[in-house]
Amino acid sequence: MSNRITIQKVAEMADVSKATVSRVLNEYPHVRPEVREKVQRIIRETGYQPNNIARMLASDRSRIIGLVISASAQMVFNDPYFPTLTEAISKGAANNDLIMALFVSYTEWQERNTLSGILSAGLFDGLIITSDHKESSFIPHLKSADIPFVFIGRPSDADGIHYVDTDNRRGGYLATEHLIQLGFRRIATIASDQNTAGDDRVEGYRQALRAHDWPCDDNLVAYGDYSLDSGYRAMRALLPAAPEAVYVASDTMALGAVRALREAGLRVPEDIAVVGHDDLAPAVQADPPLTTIRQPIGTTGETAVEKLAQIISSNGNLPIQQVILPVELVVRASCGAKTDRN
Amino acid sequence: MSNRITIQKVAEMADVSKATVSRVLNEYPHVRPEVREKVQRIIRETGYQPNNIARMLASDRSRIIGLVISASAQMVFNDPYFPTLTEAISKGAANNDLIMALFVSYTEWQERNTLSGILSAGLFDGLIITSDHKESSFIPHLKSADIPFVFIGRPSDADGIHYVDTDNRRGGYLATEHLIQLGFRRIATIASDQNTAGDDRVEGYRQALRAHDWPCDDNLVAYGDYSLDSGYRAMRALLPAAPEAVYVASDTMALGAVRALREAGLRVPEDIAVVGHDDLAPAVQADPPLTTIRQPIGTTGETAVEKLAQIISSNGNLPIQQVILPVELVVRASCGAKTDRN
DNA sequence: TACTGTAACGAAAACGTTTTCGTTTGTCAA
DNA sequence: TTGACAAACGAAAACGTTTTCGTTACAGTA
Repeated sequence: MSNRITIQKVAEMADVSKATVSRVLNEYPHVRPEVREKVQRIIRETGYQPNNIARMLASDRSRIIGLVISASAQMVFNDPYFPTLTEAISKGAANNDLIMALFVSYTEWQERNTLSGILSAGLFDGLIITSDHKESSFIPHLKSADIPFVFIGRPSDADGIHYVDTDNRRGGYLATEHLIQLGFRRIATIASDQNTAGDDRVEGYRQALRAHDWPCDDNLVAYGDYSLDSGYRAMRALLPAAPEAVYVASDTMALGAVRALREAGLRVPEDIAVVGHDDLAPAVQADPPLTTIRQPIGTTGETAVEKLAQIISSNGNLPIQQVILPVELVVRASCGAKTDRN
Repeated sequence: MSNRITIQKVAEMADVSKATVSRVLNEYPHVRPEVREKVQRIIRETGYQPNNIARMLASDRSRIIGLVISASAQMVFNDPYFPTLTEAISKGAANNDLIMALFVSYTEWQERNTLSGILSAGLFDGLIITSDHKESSFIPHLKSADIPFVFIGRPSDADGIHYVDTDNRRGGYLATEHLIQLGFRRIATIASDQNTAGDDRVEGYRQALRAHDWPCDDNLVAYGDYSLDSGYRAMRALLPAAPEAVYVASDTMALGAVRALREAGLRVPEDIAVVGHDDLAPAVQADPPLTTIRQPIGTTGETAVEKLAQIISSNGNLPIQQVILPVELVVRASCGAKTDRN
């Protein structure tokens, strides 16, 4: 490492000062074209690479962002949602010339520790926070740390907070309305009250029912935690209510629900229709392929990175960014839309 | 940022020099207990947090490692393998007090660019490299960059390279031998020649056949690229050869194979037995649940981090570490072991 | 007593940039 | 010709640590 070439040597070789080399490096003005080219030539010839850490120290910018994922599930990455999102954010970071560091935590205690570690490190230019639960008690913590951050998914108290979310309420509405249009009456839902996404989806479900002046039967609402097992259990709990159709607030839970139905001797969609939410790979590959609400996970991640990049470069005086991305209904076999039922 | 407290201020307040504060911070000896405690008290009271970047510059250590994932698939994270691995490495990094930065690339061109970007950044203490293809033309590149790195999965030319792998050959052997013991004769395989893992697995398959003095019928070998679709296509290509059983070198491909079989009107395991490889979540959730070879992905990731940490702290004079982790056969329904066939 | 060795510090260098603040040079208008 | 102004640089400060090196004080030994 010691024989690594520094800006000082480049400066000497080019017969200029370090400041000038720095100006060339950062494409600043006030450098004569000839000098600029000469410096660039020396840089090329010597293969000089600026020391990033020294740069960070001097400029007080690291170009590193942190992605904080916290979920209650044992294995966060079992559900393809977070991996897909992570991949998109990684891609977005690369596009914005940022480096992405990943932090995964499982318990609330761990989450708190991770976060305070990140904050005290003082290493990151900004954070992207994804949480599968509403409890975001560390938001004041974040704010006082004076570090730019954007949430993915609306936190329960979103006042003055940058976030990128998808239109979950409309998703729930579209799914339910679609089932209504197919002629089903007893429409159940498997929801989740873990995060605002879950709240919004079930709210959309209720909204659709209300639009038709139908009552919301509490016996037709069950809750899960986004895991396959919880979907399975919730569906079993719903069976006594004899629903004709069910809107499940996540594909993974929907797969669990389908299994429960099959075990109960019910065919999908002949005996009961199922609509999921997310449109992840397993939804397409499922048997039957899942009718579902597609949310643009990739766009969500990329948008979050771009917003964060803007916030960072604007030195924090950017108006609060709250983006809600559209969702769409994807009709496949599990709702029976293409069977004789309609 | 400007009113942030520095080591200088702490030193003044404690009536010592910066050097002494640094010694306390890093738990070095040669500091009197009273002085040590006084400094620690001031640190507590002021809430002083050392500036990490300044630390990195002075100590030439960043405690940041890079995880480089490159795969040919469009969406690397569609297959749960990489997410699971990523999660484990992230956890391992946290345990070793390291920060993990994630880089995902899809094309070979992108991979090359990403890597040279990483190397020239000079920011990372070490790298963990995962590649789903054999072509590791950048190994010399890595070596000349003089940065510690460990591969996950044995590269095709592994001489003098640290890596952590699972016992793929034994996996192929165990799966095939199990099918043989169940009484099957025409045993096919869906392999992959994309990486050494694929080579090893099919080699294990051949080894099992040879152990029984059976010939290796080329008509019973098809190749895929680890994607579900490729498994589907490979299975269709195998159908004319009328296999009684098939060992598929990845669970994801196995799910594709099962679909192809079902479409052809064949029942699993009654008409044809299937054994997969990986033991990822979808294998358990599949219908029928997949008999498969379990490879310890979590341990793989954690071991890789630990090895890397050792290499870093040993300043590179650690003997070459080449770890091969054991695999095991997990018997479920898809091989028919629990049916009337045995 | 004189010498040796080590614990316990402080001063200053080192890490490699960016940024600030001069100074010089040249151009243009008054 | 003079003054104002900007372009084009260089010198040095600044960023906040770690590390090296030197000095002092004191214990132990001959």
